[in-house]
Amino acid sequence: MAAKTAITLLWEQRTAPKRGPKPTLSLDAIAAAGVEIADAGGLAAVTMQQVAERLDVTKMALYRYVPGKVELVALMTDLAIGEPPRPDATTTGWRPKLDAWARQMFDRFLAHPWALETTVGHRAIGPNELGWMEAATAALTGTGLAGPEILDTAATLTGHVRLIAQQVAAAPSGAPEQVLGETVGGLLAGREDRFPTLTAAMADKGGEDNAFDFGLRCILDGVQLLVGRPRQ
Amino acid sequence: MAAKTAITLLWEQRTAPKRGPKPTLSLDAIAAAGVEIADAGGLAAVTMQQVAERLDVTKMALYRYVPGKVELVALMTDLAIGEPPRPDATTTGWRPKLDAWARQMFDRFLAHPWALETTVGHRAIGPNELGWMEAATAALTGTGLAGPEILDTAATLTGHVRLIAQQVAAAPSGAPEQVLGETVGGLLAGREDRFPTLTAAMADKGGEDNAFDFGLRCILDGVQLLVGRPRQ
DNA sequence: CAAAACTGTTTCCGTAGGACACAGTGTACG
DNA sequence: CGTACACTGTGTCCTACGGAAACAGTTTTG
Repeated sequence: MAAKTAITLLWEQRTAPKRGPKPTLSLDAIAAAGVEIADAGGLAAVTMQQVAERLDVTKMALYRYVPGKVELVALMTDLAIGEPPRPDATTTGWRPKLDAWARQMFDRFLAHPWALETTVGHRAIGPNELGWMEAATAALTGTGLAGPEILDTAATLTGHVRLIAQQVAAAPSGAPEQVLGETVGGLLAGREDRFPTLTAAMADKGGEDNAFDFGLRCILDGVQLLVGRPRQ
Repeated sequence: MAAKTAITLLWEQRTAPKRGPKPTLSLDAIAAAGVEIADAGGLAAVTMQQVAERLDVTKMALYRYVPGKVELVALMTDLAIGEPPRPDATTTGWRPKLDAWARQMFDRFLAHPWALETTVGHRAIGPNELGWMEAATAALTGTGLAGPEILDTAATLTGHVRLIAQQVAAAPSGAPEQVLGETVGGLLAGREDRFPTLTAAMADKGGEDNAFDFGLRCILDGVQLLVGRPRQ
């Protein structure tokens, strides 16, 4: 084996070997098993042993298909992120498209919270992940925004989606805002003089409190100012 | 030892023991050693063994001060995040204040990139981290925004700061936009028909390309619409 | 001076990722 | 048709990690 890299595994056509015994496993089956384990028990539960047991194989058998765990996680990630949403012909306009895009990405991350941990830092980007970027870019193409501005918009939206998804995933029961209130509220008790405005803000029940919608609207409002801007 | 929790270690006054030999270590020294190791070699390099070696102590000696590794990481995190920036009297207005706040948080995360990994999910929040929240809240108090809106604004800004910091940290050399271009550009080569708008956007050199400034301005613009909004 | 409290150390264990050599299996070629 | 080769899954071994438990030395308190 020529020590296939993660990029190769993610992007290259998978060719069945010509000689030797029939493989009992496949890259997709291995990745799917890993996804199931991660969905059920978190990323920490994904060990070579666990994945192998689920496939009724020895741990070392997996190394015939995957060079190491990082490559396995890369395959799992691209599988879990899934194909980007089909461009919905009914929704027109960049803003509804981006809004739907962000919400669908949010749903994907909620379905596979562990993917939030695996999609950070230096990593191999798979076809599906790149497809999501393409979808966001397509929504903004033709609005008059420059290329870098389009990419930066997608990045900003991603940051917001990820942050809220992380908060929701950390508190599976109940709204994230409520859980935050309990945690921080407990810490603030008896220390109101040290954190006065924070105490006041948390006590104020006025206004809407949907962190996801709020941030999404803020960002899209900011982008709208650029879209409506006169060409220079 | 009554199995002190991370919250206790972070918030409670540290009282020196009355009997027994003088401790050769302290919580601060241990946390500082961990921070140095993490700064140099990343979070993965922080093992009990490494921390102990740096302090010329056995690994198990650390467990006299810290119940486990998660608590150590919590202490390291609050130490690395550091005290929030002193409210600068010269900068007035919520927008310059928030702008400076975001940039200073960005710098902190760049100085300790591993803190990006430790400040996610269920965790014990320390005094410094809460102080940063207080600072952001203070900047927005009096603008007419409701409490939840203030908190959501801070959250949205945090998301943006974190995302860009992650990208920069992943590419220590060179601008993040450039590194992203090389990585994605390599993947796009030969697949332009599959990712048409993404290819076009990456080829476009027009406009500014500073992802941090761009997103920050978008978010603050969106907030400004709320600040200028008539009270209801 | 002895008991108690506290320190740092030694030893041990379970689990993780992974290297390596081995034996079985199926195809291609002489 | 048989043998060499490529490929598979397996058993064994190693290192490193977090942590439990019991131990020995040190300082204060009665």
